[in-house]
Amino acid sequence: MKNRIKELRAKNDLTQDQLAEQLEVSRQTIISLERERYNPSIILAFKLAKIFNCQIEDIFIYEGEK
Amino acid sequence: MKNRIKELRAKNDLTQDQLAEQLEVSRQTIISLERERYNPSIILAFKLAKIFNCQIEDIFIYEGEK
DNA sequence: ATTCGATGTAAAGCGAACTTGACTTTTAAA
DNA sequence: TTTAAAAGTCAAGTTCGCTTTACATCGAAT
Repeated sequence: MKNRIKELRAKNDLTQDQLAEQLEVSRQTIISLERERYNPSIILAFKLAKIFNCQIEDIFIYEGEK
Repeated sequence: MKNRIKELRAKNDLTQDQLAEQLEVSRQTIISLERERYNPSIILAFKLAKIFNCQIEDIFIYEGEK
């Protein structure tokens, strides 16, 4: 699953640390998500959408890859 | 996290078994989701949205509950 | 009253999501 | 050219999404 987290985080002028804090997750989680090492829980996806003020579908691109 | 899976499944005339098969998950997973015993992975959420032909946000209602 | 499809419960197990901590590399500014 | 913030790696541990199996309940036919 591809995502635009790094791009959106930059657009919102946030460091990984700041985003992690807002999401109440560890910085490792942000790093791993940006590197697409794993897929987030739906709760994290909702939190991200809220922070970036958009839809989950605007952040994550599902291509039926599994 | 609340969801409308049971409702949407009924509207689409599907049994838990049939939905599980389409999603490639076990029937237990459907039961547990409908009973809101846990939250799905983002991948399952995308698959559900595809089957029900709607947005993830139309199926799952996030109220910041965590 | 019996049967059967659909729904439900319980419990053990596995792998993925996420944490924590310690350390390294990159980048940019002083 | 040192320094420091930001980004990254590695590894071990915990929690939770999901599976599997086996059994129970309910409703609606027959």
